[in-house]
Amino acid sequence: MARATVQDVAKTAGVSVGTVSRVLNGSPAVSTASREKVNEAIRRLSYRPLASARDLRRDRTMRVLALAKNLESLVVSEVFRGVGDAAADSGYVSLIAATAGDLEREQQLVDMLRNGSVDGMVLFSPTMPDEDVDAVAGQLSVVQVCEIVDADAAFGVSIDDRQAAYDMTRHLIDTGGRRLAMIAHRSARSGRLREAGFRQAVADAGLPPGRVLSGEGGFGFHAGRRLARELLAAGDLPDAVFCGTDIAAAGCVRELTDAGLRVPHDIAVAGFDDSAQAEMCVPELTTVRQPAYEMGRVAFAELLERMTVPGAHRRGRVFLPHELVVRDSTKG
Amino acid sequence: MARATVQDVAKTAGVSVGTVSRVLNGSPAVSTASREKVNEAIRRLSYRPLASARDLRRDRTMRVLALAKNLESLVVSEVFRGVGDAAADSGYVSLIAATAGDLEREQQLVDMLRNGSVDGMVLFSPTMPDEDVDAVAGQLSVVQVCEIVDADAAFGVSIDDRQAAYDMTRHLIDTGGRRLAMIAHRSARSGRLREAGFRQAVADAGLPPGRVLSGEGGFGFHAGRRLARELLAAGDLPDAVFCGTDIAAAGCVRELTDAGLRVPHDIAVAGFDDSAQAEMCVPELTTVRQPAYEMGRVAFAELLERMTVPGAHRRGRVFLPHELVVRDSTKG
DNA sequence: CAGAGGATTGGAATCGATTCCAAAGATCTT
DNA sequence: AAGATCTTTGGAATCGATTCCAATCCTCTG
Repeated sequence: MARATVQDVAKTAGVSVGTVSRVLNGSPAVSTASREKVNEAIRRLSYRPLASARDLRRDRTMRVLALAKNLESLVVSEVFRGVGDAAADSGYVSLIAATAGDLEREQQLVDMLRNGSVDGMVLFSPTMPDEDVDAVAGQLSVVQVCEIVDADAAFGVSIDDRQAAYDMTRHLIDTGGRRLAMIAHRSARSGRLREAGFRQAVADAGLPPGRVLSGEGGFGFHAGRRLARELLAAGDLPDAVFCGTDIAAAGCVRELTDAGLRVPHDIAVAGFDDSAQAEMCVPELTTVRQPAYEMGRVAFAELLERMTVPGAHRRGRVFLPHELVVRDSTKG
Repeated sequence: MARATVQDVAKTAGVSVGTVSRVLNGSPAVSTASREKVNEAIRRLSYRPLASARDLRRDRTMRVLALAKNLESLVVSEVFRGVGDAAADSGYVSLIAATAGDLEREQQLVDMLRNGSVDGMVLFSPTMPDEDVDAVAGQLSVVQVCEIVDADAAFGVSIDDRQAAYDMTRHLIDTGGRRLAMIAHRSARSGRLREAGFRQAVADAGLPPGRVLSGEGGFGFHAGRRLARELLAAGDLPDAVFCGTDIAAAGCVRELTDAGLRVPHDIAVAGFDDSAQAEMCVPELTTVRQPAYEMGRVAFAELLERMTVPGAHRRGRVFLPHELVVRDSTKG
């Protein structure tokens, strides 16, 4: 029993293929009688229009692809949930793919946009060089989110990482921090921006520039621990540490606690992202919340515009507001 | 500048469309001269074969879809990483979609299999009723993973959750546990199996049946805390608690610790899944590791067989070996 | 050097759904 | 009741890549 086609449905229903197609697409130019016959035939044959044939004729797929290196982070999955919901509201399906930081895999997925497998793409953390992002975004419907490349043609949605880090550093200073340090992730764009915000805030407060430790290759719990250990080993302990992510902050807190220090009494620690881990840490982490879900929704809205109004390629970026979440790891 | 077609390439290269297509598909029946002319034309026009046209003609897409409720869990993302890698090895692209437990969304995504948007599907935790899974799996290329529905036609890859829970419970008993309790998640299939394994192990050891608390609606950190609080409130404290997931175990440990109990000295706690949180917890969690990546690879291998050998619809399920990871939250 | 056999090529048919155009049918007007 | 208008319908053309068949071009063999 091969797949039924529009021809089969037409024959079964005793009408022409044109009429079947009109029923499928909700055209009003069909009599009630025909519509019912067609629907009955569709049911009997359990017919589904073949996607590739439809896409070919219509020249669009109603699918978008969201790309990230990996998916286990709460920010990524919330952003993509936002994209997915917004897409669904507009009749699109949003698919997700993880590149694992593999350039070749990423190229292959971007090719899905070039070859019309999907109509648009949301780019979370591209591995390819900036100029490639620019080239792709110049021709195709692409919107960046969170980890945004500086590209002329590209458009992106994110928080102001620099300002958010500035604000958090300011909070550390306002609550008594004088010797600040940062555990940064320079390998990520957002990490570099957060570092810049940290440095600026320290400088603006007239404090001596704090030590900045950067995790090379990985920035997880263990990196946080290792860098905290370095901090301890270096002596001249800071009284506040700003970590580029909550996971690293959790590692940092753990290492400091194991060394007998009390957080925040002896040393304050702040994270970033308001991950699930922020609440699971002891003490619970002060952190910066990104409106991840909303960012996803906004990203899709922009993407939709690019997909449907091909001329309207807005450039630049949109910043959504971040929020300081003060918990127990810093002095309230 | 509209998209170039195979016709344009043929014209530019001064050959026929047949030859262009042969070059595109690596057919040996092309002279070196023609091949070079075609490749040159492809480069000049930056031509990409349109996916929908190709898919229509070939009657397959070389794409598979992996479905789960949500993606932030390490198990899901590792499974899907395995699927993705195995797919790439066979020239397939694997896409991911999250249903958020929304039945309508899930139906829409399953429709992508029915309408030929993808060639196969990996189902992690279906929301639809078992008989629907059965119906879909009976006709289409579907493989289940981890959260496996009992369906005649369906095929699935998982660990033996029941046995794994049995083994972990046995470990709790072997290390001195006599009054056992479980924090379970009955809303998930795997949760029910783990509960059954727990009960069996307790019974086999001749111990009194332990108290089992089940989290309704959500089974995260907070649910773990709440259920641990219930345990405390009930008095007659157990000396070992088996939690259905690491996240719940982390919540449980936190609540017990806050109540002044020492883990594992006063009460042992075990988790399940070997999530990232298992190592971040204080004390680090004893847990069960699932070979998630490998499960993804095996799932794709099975899927490939279903996609390419349509007759060979293997039923039943494959169990992959689990592993007890003993850390500090139980008495070594 | 004729002819067999192989290598290469061109081009039409095909996949299945949509859409446009012309025609047929229905309804209304006067 | 004829003509005008509106509704509904059938069917061919179309989207772009692949593939099969027949035709052409080589290269050897004897």
